[in-house]
Amino acid sequence: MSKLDDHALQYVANYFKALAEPMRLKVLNALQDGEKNVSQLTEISGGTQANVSKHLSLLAQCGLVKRESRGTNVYYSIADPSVYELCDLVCGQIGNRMLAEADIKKAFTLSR
Amino acid sequence: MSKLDDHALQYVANYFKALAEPMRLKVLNALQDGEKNVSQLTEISGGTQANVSKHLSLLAQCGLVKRESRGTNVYYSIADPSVYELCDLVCGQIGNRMLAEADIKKAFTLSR
DNA sequence: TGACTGTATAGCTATATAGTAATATAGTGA
DNA sequence: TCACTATATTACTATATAGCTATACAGTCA
Repeated sequence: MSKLDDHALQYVANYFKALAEPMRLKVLNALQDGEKNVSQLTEISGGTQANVSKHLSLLAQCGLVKRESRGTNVYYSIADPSVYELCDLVCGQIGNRMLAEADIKKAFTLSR
Repeated sequence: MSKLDDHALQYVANYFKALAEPMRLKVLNALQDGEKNVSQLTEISGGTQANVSKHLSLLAQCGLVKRESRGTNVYYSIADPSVYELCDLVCGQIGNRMLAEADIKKAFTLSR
């Protein structure tokens, strides 16, 4: 991550931006155990069809998911599984932070 | 990254959102080789002092950087180095994608 | 104390985008 | 062809936020 020019920074930022939305994370999460079509993802995510479709096209545009239409259905799947590494890393960091905060809270409670 | 509730998803999304901004990536990049104060980061990033300060406080709030004031200066440093793992992962994926696109482009060029 | 420096914040504008409802498009089968 | 289903898109509203300028605040030194 050294000497990145502005263009590259923008690119990386866009990638993170794609992951910076709960609904999209939910969709990616749902795709962990294999491809799903839009209707399935709509039901799983609890969103509207239009909204899910929009998020999917954004994810596809960012190269995070693959699109394959079969009949009237369109099946989406994870394009690069390493996206889950990212999420796991973040979840790990957040987990640690929450533990740390819990410790602080505990220490604070004990100290009075 | 399985069975994350909505609250956790929002948390993860917020984390990614902190990284979804070129200026913040630039700041994090600048902090790779050690702590820097606001003035230094302002100069390195090429932004205004107010803007850099705002980004820094957001990064601190997300737990990505640590804040330490010394005299009239405030020094920021990376709170969790694993953020660079994230960036490297993303850069790797983007690199691969760019290579793939280049290949496609080349194949396309050759085929006509 | 007052002048100065470094940092943070408030108020503002412009832009991006999440979500919705309505509509368009594409594929299938009668 | 028409009716039907699945998906995408359009037009819109509401919200969030990046960046700016001006200002406030805090620490240091005379």
